[in-house]
Amino acid sequence: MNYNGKRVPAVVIKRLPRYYRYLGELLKQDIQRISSNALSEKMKVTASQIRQDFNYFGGFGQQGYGYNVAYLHNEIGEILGLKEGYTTIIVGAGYLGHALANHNAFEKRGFRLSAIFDNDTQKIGSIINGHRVQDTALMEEYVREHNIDIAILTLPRSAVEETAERLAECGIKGFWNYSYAELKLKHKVAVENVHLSDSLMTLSYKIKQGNDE
Amino acid sequence: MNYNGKRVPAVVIKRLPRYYRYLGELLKQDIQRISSNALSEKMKVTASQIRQDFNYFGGFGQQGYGYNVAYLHNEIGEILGLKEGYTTIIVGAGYLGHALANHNAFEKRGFRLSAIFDNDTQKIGSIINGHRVQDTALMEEYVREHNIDIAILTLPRSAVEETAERLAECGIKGFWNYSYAELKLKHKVAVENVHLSDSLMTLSYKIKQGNDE
DNA sequence: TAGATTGTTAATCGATTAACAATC
DNA sequence: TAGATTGTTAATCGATTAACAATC
Repeated sequence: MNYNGKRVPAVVIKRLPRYYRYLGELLKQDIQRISSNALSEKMKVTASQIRQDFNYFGGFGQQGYGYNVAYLHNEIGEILGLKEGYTTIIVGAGYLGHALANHNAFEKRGFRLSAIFDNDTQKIGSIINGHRVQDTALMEEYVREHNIDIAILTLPRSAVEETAERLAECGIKGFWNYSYAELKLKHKVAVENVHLSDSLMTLSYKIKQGNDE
Repeated sequence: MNYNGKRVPAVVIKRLPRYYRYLGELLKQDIQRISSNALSEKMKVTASQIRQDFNYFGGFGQQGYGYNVAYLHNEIGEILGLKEGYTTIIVGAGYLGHALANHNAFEKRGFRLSAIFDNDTQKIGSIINGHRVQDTALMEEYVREHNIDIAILTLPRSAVEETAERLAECGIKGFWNYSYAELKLKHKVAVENVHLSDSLMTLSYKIKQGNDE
């Protein structure tokens, strides 16, 4: 995964949200600057790694001073695309879709829920967090008209492949996939899978085998 | 993280659920054996990696034959602790807790939801997927009495640290943490964090910067 | 200026891939 | 037996850590 032509390892990108989170905490505590060393203690990673990570994206610090928290927080937010105001739709108004629609942490991070779709006539028309559930048949038209960026897929595995393909067709830029299936798409679209069962099984392993790192 | 005294890299363990999933698929299709090579094509990883991964846990294959799908699937399930029948409670009966309580994929994997707790008097007494929501004040007693293994934490960040500490005290073996906080516990308990916002931000990065691997 | 701390290069460590002898 | 494919060792690649000159 690239940044300004430079290849950035996926592990580094995975760490960015965590940095963003910690810097947000520091901001809240009115801490204005921090050294890689101080941050490394808080986050339990090496100062070396912190400096290396940041330097994939350019120098955000100042010798002898450290990093300006507000500036760094803002820059990482920018890199993560949080300033883009990406719009989302939820496809699948089951329990999970319901939960995500009501999860206001996402709005805080700059994402905006635009609509919710389902193909169950029982669910169509019901209101979830102020959004009237719409028929999936109207989905493509809506996405095109409203320039939707992200589709949150909380529908059954059986329907996800076909639905994702339809959405990719009409210009969706990324899928946040909660279905227990791995999307194989014809189009080049960003995909982030959230396989909750996998996570639970990992926890299960840790319990079974002992968690000695 | 160890297995039979041998150190197993965390990346390998993270891959186990995925193997388990694919082998389950093969089973459903009545495929009885598979070579590391054939599996590598399906899963888009190298055959070398597959063989290395499995060999952390012992030899499951047979030269000239490959791997018996049912046997391998079963063994990985065993390693992951899916045969233990771990019992769970959900703490926090908000939208997310609600969704997880109704997510039957977990029961399929051998986990059993035993009870749901919340401290909101509005929620206590309501029924979620057959479970009556109980007062958090009764949580410790319940956990001790029913020998609960896993606590699923879907409560607000402000309450999670204290609640987790209380649960660790009465013998919980693992936390599946959905709260946007990193648990720092006195006790040695397994923790698996699900930070949904982090995942969404990673997707956001991929969209912003282009997803060229 | 002296002290602190970054940005960056070099060294180390660990994970992935390749290769092949063992063996079913 | 011949062919296939594992288990495992060795080679490579990439990520992490250490070190230090640059510089605020």
